[in-house]
Amino acid sequence: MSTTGTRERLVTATIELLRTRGYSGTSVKQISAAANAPMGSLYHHFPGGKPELAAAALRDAGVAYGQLIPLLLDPYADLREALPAAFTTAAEQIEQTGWINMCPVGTVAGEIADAEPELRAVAAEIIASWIEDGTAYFTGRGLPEDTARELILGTLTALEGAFVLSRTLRSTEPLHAAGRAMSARLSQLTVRDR
Amino acid sequence: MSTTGTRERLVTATIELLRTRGYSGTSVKQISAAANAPMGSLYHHFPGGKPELAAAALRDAGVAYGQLIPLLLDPYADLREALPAAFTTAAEQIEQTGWINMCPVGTVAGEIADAEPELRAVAAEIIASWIEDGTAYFTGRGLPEDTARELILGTLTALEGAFVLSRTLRSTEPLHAAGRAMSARLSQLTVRDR
DNA sequence: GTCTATATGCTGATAGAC
DNA sequence: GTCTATCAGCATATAGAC
Repeated sequence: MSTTGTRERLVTATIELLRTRGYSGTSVKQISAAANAPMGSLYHHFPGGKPELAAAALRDAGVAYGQLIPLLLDPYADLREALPAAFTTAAEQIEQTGWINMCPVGTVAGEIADAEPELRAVAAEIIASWIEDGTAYFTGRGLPEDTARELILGTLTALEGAFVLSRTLRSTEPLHAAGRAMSARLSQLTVRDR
Repeated sequence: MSTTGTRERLVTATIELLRTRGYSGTSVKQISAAANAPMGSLYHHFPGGKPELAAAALRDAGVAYGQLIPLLLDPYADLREALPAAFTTAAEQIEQTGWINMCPVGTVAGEIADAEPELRAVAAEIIASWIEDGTAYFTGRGLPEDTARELILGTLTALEGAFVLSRTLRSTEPLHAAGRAMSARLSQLTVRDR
């Protein structure tokens, strides 16, 4: 019975706009229009205005995005197979959606790192939780703790970088190359562990 | 005897502002103030306004940044040593400069990929030239063409992604992990070639 | 080429009726 | 909780004297 609430629509619309236009490139009017919510409602639900709304949107998107990691990797018994497959899925996704980023966190983080300290801190929290959860996931799949952390760091780094390059070049080549690189990294790490 | 021209000062100031505030986050007034040039001069030198000036700034910064690759890697006879050393240098740089990105291209590219088609095309040109020049460089250092291209793609991807993560987290850890990952990739690629 | 003054529209945010 | 009307300030861009 859950009719979509105004607050929820505002957050969803903000996520969408942040993914495509970034933080400075998105106006509160655009958000209120996209969410079909008047200005007054926006400032009722988010008295802190644009920064507070953007923080809520980043947190929501960050949680959803973090859950993708186990979702994409679970189907494969061998991680060496799972990693490049995940990058391939990401490449198909971004091409099919017209080269729009799946997640606003990387886009916004790069843009506001020096200009909006509070939002930067929110993005840092989100990324730190990805690292923590990813380390736990890889540990659960049999890797030692420090190997697991090294691997999730490399994977997140390669993924964010490849999104920027693929989006800009309008080519899946960087995402595929990143997937192969992380597969190589994993092989080397696991050989060492034996 | 070259006194700094107005046009040059405008481009330099724009590079600096794009690195820290991004494209949408930078106003032409900020630029004209930082360059000590009045509005009229800005529109005299760049009749196309903000987009034209930003394109010129990205191109200039892109060329300078591309020249860093040979500069950082030449000192090392072994590429396996050179790659992680270059990432370490980047990590020291970004920490010492207060976590400011060295290059505006990645930051701006992520932010405007969907909103500013002309600028996106400029960023794509720059990245494509990095890939081309990087491939030529690695080929010159003895790698086969496709190995060289795979390596520069992975390196640029890891570098851009690691900058975003390190800048946001205020930690050099992602840059160091990325350097180790690319070193592993190179080892695997060169072993295969033998 | 340089500079000031200004036009026009959009920004984030608020007041107050409903 | 919702919505309209409106604010003051800043955005990009231009006109025209020097």
